[in-house]
Amino acid sequence: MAEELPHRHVTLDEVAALAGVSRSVASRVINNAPHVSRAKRESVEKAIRKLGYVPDPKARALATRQAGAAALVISRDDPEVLTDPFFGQLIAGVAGALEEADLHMMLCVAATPRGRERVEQLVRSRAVDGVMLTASHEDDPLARIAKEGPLPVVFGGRPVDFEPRWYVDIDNVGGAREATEHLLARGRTRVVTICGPQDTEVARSRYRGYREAMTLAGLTPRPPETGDFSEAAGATAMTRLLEAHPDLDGVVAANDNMAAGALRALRGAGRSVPADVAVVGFDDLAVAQLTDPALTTVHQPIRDLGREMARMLVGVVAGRTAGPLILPTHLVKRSST
Amino acid sequence: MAEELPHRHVTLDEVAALAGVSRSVASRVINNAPHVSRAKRESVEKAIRKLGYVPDPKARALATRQAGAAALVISRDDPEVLTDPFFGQLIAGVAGALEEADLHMMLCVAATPRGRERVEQLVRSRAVDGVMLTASHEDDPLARIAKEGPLPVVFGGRPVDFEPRWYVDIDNVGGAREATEHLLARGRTRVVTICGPQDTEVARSRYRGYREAMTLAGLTPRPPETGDFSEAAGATAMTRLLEAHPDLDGVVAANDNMAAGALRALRGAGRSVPADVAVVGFDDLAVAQLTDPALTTVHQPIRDLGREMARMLVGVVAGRTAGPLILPTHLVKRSST
DNA sequence: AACAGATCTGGAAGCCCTTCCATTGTGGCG
DNA sequence: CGCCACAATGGAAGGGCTTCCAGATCTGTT
Repeated sequence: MAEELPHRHVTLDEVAALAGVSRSVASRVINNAPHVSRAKRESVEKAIRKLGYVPDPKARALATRQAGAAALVISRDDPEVLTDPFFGQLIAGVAGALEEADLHMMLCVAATPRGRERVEQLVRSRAVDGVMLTASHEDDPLARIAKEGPLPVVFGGRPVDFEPRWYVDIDNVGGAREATEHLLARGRTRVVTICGPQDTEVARSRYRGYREAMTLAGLTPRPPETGDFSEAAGATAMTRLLEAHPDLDGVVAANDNMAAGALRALRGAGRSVPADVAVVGFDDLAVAQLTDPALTTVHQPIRDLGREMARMLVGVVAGRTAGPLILPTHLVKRSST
Repeated sequence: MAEELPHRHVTLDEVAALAGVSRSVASRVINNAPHVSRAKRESVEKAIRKLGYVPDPKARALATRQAGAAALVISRDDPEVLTDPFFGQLIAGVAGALEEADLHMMLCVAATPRGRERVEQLVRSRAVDGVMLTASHEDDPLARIAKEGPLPVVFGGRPVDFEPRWYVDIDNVGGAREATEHLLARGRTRVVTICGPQDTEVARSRYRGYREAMTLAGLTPRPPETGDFSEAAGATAMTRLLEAHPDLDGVVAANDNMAAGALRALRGAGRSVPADVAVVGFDDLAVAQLTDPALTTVHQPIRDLGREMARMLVGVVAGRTAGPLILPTHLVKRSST
């Protein structure tokens, strides 16, 4: 009953021969196609089991002109980027959804020129049916693929300079707005913000959310400090903000790392959190639970992001139509506010 | 000069036709094979550039019987596993080394029965040239692949119950020994340990390292407490150890998470770290720098692990011989000791 | 100038599938 | 009882590439 010859590669012809049918019939059986009599179907199935046959996806791909795989492209300049737990979760989401669709996942890290070239080759060689692309910078050379090629490309996160046909994003504006409104609801009125790099859409959107909430509440948004999303940058920015606005009583940080830096700077300046100053972060990564006090932050559904990217891609590949998708965030209240 | 028809798929035949040669010659050119005159070689190269030709890896794979890809299989029961930053780094290492060898990477998350089945299919279908497998449990169904199939399988971390032909591992014994010796060198003599689950080789090896160091110093290893590598388990284990050995002055934790939990429990018990009790962790993940006090811990070169796994696999695929490889760890001294 | 030996060259046979199409077999219905 | 529609079947033509092999071309000798 079990497979017998795991070594020699078994072909469909052998299955057909053993089952006493033609290769066409055998093929129809493994593809669950109609026009096969019950008897032959069972006979073929038996032969498949007996020989431990597994179809060769390469040959199948060649014949059907469908690769049976999708690529997840992580395009960053920094090869260390994968250390960010963000990607682990993203990958998990993508993996799950691709599994549902029975597609394989090619993971491409485009951190070097060589890597980028390889991705381009991969895509142009039709080795995958579609691409999920996380491209941060606006001038990412791989973004070109989305315009040029006929291949469906789903973006993870809206690029800063253009609106791709298909993308999934987190509601950064809404999240930041909610975070800010949370501070205001707590009675804080002198709320400042620490932004991310303004050449990323993420940072811009979060800043926009802060501004919207402030304006809506009839308050004047204060000029932001900008950091590169690192803990150190958060501390530096916080220090500067304290100089510029000694009376501040709330901080909206564009991510948890910078929020953690801000906490450190505040402690250094003798301000107590949340009594003197309330701090809210963004991302809800592990770090948010490890700070002291634990960080109130905007949770973003990263895994869902991956899942929806993959699902959207699967849909587009299948010819279904789809538009951009924005996933909701929610505020996680901890001790820093 | 640049590609012109990115849409229609260009085949080698078209290249050959444009260059005025046979397909054989064109093939030799793209494979850098001998027996092609200088003139024709250039002519073909020009045609390739003009048409923007990219060979189809599927067809090539079919003809050469080489997939041009390797699979990284992450086999865990928990779909959340990828959240662990460990895997991000591992993936980064693998990606880099595969890039060097010009192999593509298929990432398989085998967390569900369905996922496992798909991995098995993938492997048996010869869609990849080799597999890198991170299998924790001894009875992992995918470990069978390594024995049965003809496909090279490189393990990441030695499985607990058998010695695979090819694997790369961290020197867990040595690392734990060094950690323990570090405590001893600091004058601690009543050193206890918090182990990981004993059905993992990692946990066993680290415990062995502790025992070796203790014995070597003429001390009697104390009976360990066991946890599941989580922060909470670390705290629980620490509490129990404090009851059993109120006089303890040093703790070797099997990982950083449990060490963090231990710190929390110690603080709760009114012991100060490192004055009363010195604590050392293992892994050197981000959490180690965020605890208070920052954790002295054993750094493991995860990225190197990934890189060496991929390199070993590439070597084996190329027919080179290779044996197990154990990567050295080193102690990172911070404030907890 | 002729010939061995090497270097090129292109035809054709695969690699393993899917799918179109023509052929044969079957049942229902007038 | 004969005819039509439709299901079932297998042959053959791909899909895009590599590679073997036989024949063509060229090199350098004597």
